[in-house]
Amino acid sequence: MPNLIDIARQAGVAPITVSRVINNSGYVSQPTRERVEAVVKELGYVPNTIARGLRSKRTHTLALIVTDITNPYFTSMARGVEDVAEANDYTVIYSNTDESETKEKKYANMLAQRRVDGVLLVPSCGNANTIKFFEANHINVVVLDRRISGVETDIVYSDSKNGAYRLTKLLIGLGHKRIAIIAGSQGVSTSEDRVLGYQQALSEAGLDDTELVYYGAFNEQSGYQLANQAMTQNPKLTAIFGGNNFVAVGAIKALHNLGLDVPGDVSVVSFDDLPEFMFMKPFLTVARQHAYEMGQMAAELLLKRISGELPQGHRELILPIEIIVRESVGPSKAG
Amino acid sequence: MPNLIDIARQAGVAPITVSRVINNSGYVSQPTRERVEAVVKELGYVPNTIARGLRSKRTHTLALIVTDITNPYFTSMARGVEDVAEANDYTVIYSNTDESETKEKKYANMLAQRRVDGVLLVPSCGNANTIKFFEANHINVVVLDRRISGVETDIVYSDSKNGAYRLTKLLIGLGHKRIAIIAGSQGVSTSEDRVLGYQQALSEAGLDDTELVYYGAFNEQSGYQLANQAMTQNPKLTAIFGGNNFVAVGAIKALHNLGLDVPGDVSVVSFDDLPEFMFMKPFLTVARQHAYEMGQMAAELLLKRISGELPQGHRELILPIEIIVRESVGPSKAG
DNA sequence: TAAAAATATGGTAGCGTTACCAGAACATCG
DNA sequence: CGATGTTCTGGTAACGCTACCATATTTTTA
Repeated sequence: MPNLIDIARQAGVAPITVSRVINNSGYVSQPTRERVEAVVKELGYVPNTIARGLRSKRTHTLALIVTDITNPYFTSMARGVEDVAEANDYTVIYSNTDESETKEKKYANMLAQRRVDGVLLVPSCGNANTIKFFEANHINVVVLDRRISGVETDIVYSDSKNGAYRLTKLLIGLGHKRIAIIAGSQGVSTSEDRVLGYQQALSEAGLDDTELVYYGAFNEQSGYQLANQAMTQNPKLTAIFGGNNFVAVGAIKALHNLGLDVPGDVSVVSFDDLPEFMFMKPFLTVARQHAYEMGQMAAELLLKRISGELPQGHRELILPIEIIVRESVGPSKAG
Repeated sequence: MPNLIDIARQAGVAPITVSRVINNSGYVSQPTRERVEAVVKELGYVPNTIARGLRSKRTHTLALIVTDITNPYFTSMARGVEDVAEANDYTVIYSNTDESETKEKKYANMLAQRRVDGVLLVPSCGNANTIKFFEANHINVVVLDRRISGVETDIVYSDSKNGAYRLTKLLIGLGHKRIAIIAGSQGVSTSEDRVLGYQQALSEAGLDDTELVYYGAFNEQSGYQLANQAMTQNPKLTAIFGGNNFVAVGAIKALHNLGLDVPGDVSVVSFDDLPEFMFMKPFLTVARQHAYEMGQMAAELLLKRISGELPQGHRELILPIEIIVRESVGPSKAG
């Protein structure tokens, strides 16, 4: 892999001149520029961002820390980030904290080591340690999705309280009087804001005494468990407010499991949409590929390749396919 | 931000000794190690990966190039990659090509500039240019999901042909005789393999003459259009084989639009599962946050912050919530 | 026509780290 | 006891690039 100096030598100019050409900075005459560009092409020169970053103290890299990229909500957010970054010649590093403060800390440290130019953070917890850490290292942070106490930062989030208020009002307007909310974990602003909005709506309708708040976590399992608990403790419930999409899904599963119809017996509302394509009546019969394992295996293979512990030849791993039969297939009517 | 030399000076040792301590390499006596570690902690030293990478020629960075991280299939794959990478102290950069060769080329170049240690590539097209480019720059590549012709590489993929064969057989076993396959684009191995498996099953059942192959793209729109086309051209169709999850979703929507029931009138099978939580009978009523725009705005804000074109104070952007009413809410039975 | 400004090019050093080599202190062994 | 190995520490240079400063040439301006 040739470097800038090779190009300079070949083109008969000083290294700095090559630098000017590839960066489009400073003054370079047309003939010189063309000569340099020709050599760049001829030798297949690829500028070294590492060296550039070391000298210029700019890595042109952003980091996005979310709790779980698997949630379509965050996937969508990630695309938004990436499209902007790409358009500005920035690269994005994604990190998943799985709502764990330990993981968040670990990633924060790693990102600081990489000297990322900035971090987009969906905090995994209520405290400001991570943000303070970045600030101490002069790394810009924009907080996303959730408010945080104890620091002032750039922040972008939705008006959860108002949304929850309106969702709850909608239920009340339909005649529901016993409404439970299954929120995420306590201490997370989105969770608490949604509860606040819910409470405000109930209060305005004079339903303060029927308040039913369940704190848990923003995942399906929590939605399932707490919906079960809610229905057991309050058989007269007619509506459930899921704290986010996964919670609602879990709740609905619990309701179905209890033999209850949605919305026949219990209405359900939720925060965070699921992509449109996810809403389909039939359960598809599919051939399932093991995507996760495929990723794992490929990464392991690659790492071994990098470390040189693999022999010359090439590996070809073929994974089995799993067929899952669901309701989308039945006997042919055409016989 | 202190550097290694600051630590060395403060601890009264040579820089290389500090390096040994933080990398756990070579010989360092216990007392020296402790002294250095104390100073590291005291000054809040964060090693500089950039400098390390320049000198050691290892960036500890992998790249994953997929066509669209928005597809749950790739999201899942990405988690697989990341979990392995993280466990090995590697960082992952994700890139979306949107099935565009141009974008793939652009990303490839960018990743080479960053001197990533290796690339996991889901090829956007059939040719081997990108792979050859990486190889020319001595960057390890593992191809994922799709085969490619013209080069030898490490590769991990599923047995699409066999999967398609079995899916098709399953339909045939249920009495279906007129089965259409809506594949992805021609020239992509997964697309063609699935057609091959489909054809083999038909052939073995003596149904060669009823072969109905539609090539398109691996997205919902294509599934929708081609399902329409297929039903129009062959009203007697009793089953559709979707080339991937999105195609199947599009097809089902087309069928519903034509007033056809799944599986009552037409059975549908598909490659690539959708996450379990996506299959739910009721359509949720939700409060929708604008995740994409939130990501965009946050990234723009961050970039401005980095470039210093923003005044001192902090920005707080609050996005509106959109309420989407669907069938999961109805009047309360409890009245 | 002289002075100022714009254009074009280069030299030197340094970003923060580790590779490579060297040497000293100490332990082990025949 | 000298030889050999192990443990510990350091000096020097280099990775590939750009910041900073300097200089030379050409063009513009008063």
